[in-house]
Amino acid sequence: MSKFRLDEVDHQILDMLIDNTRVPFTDIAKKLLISAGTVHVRVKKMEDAGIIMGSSLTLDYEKLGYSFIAYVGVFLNNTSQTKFVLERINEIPFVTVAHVTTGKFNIFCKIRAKDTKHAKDVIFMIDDIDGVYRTETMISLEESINDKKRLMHTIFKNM
Amino acid sequence: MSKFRLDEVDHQILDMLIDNTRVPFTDIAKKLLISAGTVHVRVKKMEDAGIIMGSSLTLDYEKLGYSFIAYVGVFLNNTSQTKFVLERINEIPFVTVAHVTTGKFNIFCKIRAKDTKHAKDVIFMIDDIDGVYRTETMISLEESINDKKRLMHTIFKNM
DNA sequence: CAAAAGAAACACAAATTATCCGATTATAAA
DNA sequence: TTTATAATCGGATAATTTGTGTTTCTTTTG
Repeated sequence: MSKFRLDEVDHQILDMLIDNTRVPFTDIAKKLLISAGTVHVRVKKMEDAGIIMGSSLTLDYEKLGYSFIAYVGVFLNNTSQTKFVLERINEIPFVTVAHVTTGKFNIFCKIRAKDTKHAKDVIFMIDDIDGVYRTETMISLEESINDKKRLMHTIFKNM
Repeated sequence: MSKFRLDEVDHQILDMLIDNTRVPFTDIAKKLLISAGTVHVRVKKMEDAGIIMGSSLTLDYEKLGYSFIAYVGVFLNNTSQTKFVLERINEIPFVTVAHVTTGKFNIFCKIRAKDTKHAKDVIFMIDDIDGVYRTETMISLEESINDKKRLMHTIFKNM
């Protein structure tokens, strides 16, 4: 909404928190040579501005038994069914990401499953949704880059 | 590595922390009717086991000026170039995710850019990498499901 | 340019929270 | 049952966050 410009200090605070949300404000303060109170105020400001939307854990899904990742492109019979199909897709817990896209597919999603058999079940669930014409699956052999957050916002300054 | 079985309490702790990593252990303890010390040792145990890999902020990239998301499929001249190309791709800050995939593309990645012009620049950067034959872009019109973490691990129990 | 107003940072205090540890209870093995 | 092992508790202590008044810096305005 309102123009909210982050300065160098804000960026560095974000960097440290993106790396580990539980790093004490006192540590951030020490590193940036400011007071812990200032860190507190700035973080609060970024939260209020909606720039920091929340925080979450990074879990090892392999260890949790989910080592299978695939991307599934969805073709619809008709674009008007997009909303309905998305709602059904959202009910499938193993679909972790979904986009409405231009190009080849109407909807494009990412699934995370235990194994190929489980993935097949999930894909069939998507296929079975009313309005889905067919799907096309791409299996991930390796998740090489995961979620490059730090670089994303840092470079913001230059580019 | 070692068999590590999460029980109901672990799951509920994870649920609360996935939702907000800064929720006090004392709050978790109160809600689950256990002591704060127990929460502490259980979280530590999950960290040591590598199930909790870390924590990160969720930022509003729209507010930060990055409202453009696209998926880019990459065709290579030769599969043997995969590693090299991935390294080059990793150097582009706006590529936030990359997978080696089966099917149509050799590499599949997600980019986040400021606008179409900026996205074009990023895609051209990928195109210009040695060994990249051509790319195919899918533009996201809407990020409908973002990163459904809670459901993922909760359902683990049943399915 | 100087004065005044507004915003940001600081230092410190108070409140909250994490962490540690011995005692106790629960669970599993012999 | 007895013993060994692991988990939990509860409270003491250390660390951290959060609020407050004051000071410093910036910006605006006359």
